[in-house]
Amino acid sequence: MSEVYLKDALVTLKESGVRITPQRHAILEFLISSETHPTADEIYRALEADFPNMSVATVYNNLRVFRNAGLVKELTYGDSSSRFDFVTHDHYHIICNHCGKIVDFHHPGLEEVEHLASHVTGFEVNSHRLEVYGTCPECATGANKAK
Amino acid sequence: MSEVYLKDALVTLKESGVRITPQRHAILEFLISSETHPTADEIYRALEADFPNMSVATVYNNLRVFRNAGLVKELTYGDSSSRFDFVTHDHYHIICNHCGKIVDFHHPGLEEVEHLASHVTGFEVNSHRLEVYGTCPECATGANKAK
DNA sequence: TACTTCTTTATAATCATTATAATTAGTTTA
DNA sequence: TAAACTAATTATAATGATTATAAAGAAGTA
Repeated sequence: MSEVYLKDALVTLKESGVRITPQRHAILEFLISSETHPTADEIYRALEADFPNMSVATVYNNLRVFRNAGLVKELTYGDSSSRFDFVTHDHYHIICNHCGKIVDFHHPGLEEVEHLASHVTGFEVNSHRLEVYGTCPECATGANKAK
Repeated sequence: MSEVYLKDALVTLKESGVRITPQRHAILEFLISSETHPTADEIYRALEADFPNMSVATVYNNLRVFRNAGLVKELTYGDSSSRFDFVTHDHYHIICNHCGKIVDFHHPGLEEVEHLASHVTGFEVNSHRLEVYGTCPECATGANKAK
């Protein structure tokens, strides 16, 4: 399952003339297998056992390469650092206000909203971003403390 | 019209025990009258004629005060600095990928999406965020250069 | 008026991200 | 396979937004 994603991603990269380095392979693999929408620093620390000499700049550089190739989405919230999400099929995120957990949920794309926005504003629309906020079940039952 | 917003905002602040200083008054007034969803630095520079001694920290501090009071929303995108939006009635934003312009558009709230998300994930939902991206008419006709 | 508390100011610190320059390593082609 | 070309990595410094700190100032109150 996730091996298919990885293989496809590598093909996509190769087709756009991007070299497959061990670091890129590892970052992609980590992103795909990760359920946690990691920050650049989390990726860096997760891989430092395998790549003791890897630079943080490499992580940032490659996340940008992946983003430009459409493989990865950057998620920015009010807090300090961006999170990165491997793009698979259309899904949205729901985020816990207390513990920050991000969970995927599936929902059909909001084309009608895009159409209305385009009609009202005269923009040519090409994408949108939607996130839902709330309290996750664990925080709701008091298992975690509030932030 | 906008005076009503300002007056209401001042009442809200006073009720939550926040002192109305000249700086706070000016920042709020600027936010309400502004059509541009300014950054903290833009607010700072816009007011430095009237408040030559005001510190950037004051702008940040008060934006946080306003945010905590529910008067202001912080908008974070991939780029460097947050933008701040005075909260009026429900509206969403459409953002130009080329020149960064942010335009409001009205659309009924996406309660059904919130319900679905809540049902699927078990979260208690309390809000969401939606933005549409595209190219504004000016950029589409080539009046501006691409980023 | 004096007191208490909140706010502002000025400045330094923090921290994520990006730029730079030198070195290293993929990839291509002979 | 090896040389050559070019892109990628590394280490480090720089940038820039935001936050923390401490001292000075102002608002509200007794």
